[in-house]
Amino acid sequence: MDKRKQILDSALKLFVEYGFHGTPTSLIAKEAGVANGTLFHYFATKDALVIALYVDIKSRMALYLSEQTGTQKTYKDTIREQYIASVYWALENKLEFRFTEQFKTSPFFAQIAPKEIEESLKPFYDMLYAGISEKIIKPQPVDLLFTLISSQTFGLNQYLLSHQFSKTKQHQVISDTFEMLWAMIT
Amino acid sequence: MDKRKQILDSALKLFVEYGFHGTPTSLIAKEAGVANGTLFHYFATKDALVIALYVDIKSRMALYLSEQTGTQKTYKDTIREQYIASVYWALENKLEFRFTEQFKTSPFFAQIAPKEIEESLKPFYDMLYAGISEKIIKPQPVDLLFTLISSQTFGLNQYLLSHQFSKTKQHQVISDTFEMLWAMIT
DNA sequence: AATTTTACCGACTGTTTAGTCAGTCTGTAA
DNA sequence: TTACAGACTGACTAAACAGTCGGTAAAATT
Repeated sequence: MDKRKQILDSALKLFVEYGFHGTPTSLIAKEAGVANGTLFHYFATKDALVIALYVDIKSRMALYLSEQTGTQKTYKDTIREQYIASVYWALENKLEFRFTEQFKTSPFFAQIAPKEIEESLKPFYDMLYAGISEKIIKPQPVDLLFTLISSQTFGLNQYLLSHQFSKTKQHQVISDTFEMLWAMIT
Repeated sequence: MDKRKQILDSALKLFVEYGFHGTPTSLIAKEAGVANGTLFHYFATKDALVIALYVDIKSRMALYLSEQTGTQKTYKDTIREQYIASVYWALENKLEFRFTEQFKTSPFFAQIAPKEIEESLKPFYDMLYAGISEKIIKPQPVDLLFTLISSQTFGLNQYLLSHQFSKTKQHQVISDTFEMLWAMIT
């Protein structure tokens, strides 16, 4: 019954299927079961809708990650937990993953304030700093380390999404690749 | 004077700046210094232009990589050479890199025959197979290994493109990350 | 030299699209 | 019971767009 949400849901589905500009606002409204004007009641422009959708997805992802993250015994366990959580998020939210993938490489991404991005990355960076000072992690710039780690999870997500594995096999791949990642950064 | 090429060049530049659908064909023609109709003389539809551009870039990249690749002494040297060549290609062809990045995550990509993709990957896969049988590379599925390697170069490209490093520093980062990659896959 | 094919032009069009607007309906609070 | 606000509608419009077409001129083929 929440029309705003229905609009976002339909937009997500259609954007992934047809791309941002391949999807007319009229189709989004129709699919969401609302009038054309309603869409513009909630979102000033189509661009604003695209950006709102990205922000919404990012915050839901952040929530998921914070929920999944307990306090682990060792440093390695903490990193592993983060790694696994972010991979599972993508597996459980395929459309959302595909959308962010598309969004990040699009010109829209330039409209997201770099400050906000930095902000959301800080906890991660801090964790890496800690690992470096404890001489667990290789002494490389944290933003480089972060790029390498996130591009690895990114690639793994693409791999898992394009194959159909059993839960067991899937988990196997995830832990194998984590060990490989660990070998890379330590 | 080659109008087809001029159209492709302008399309590349504009697509990266405004996105596929954010760029009208009229603007591409104008920027290329040709008439509107000429664009449709060379490319039946706008979609055909997008795809032709992707194919063109891919073949130029393949050419570059084959030119850069000599026969190296050791297996590790061969892999390193490939790694370095593909990173430099992106650095020397930023627009092209950005475009393929955008293309691959777009719904257009579905129109590229999977058979052709497989074809172009085969030499790489064979090289990895060889590494596994010689017990140099970890015994993991080659498509997984390939995904991990290419997502790493991908991430590194993004990193290098978003920082301005001196040639020396740049090379430093590239060889450091190669060693990290090597640690991951062996 | 005659004929056909190809490269190229740019004005034009039918359609699609983002966004508007005048107004209805529902809840709520004075 | 009236007054107001905000959600919601869908017909509408102005602009933008992909693609067409009738035509010219040069190149290639006969």
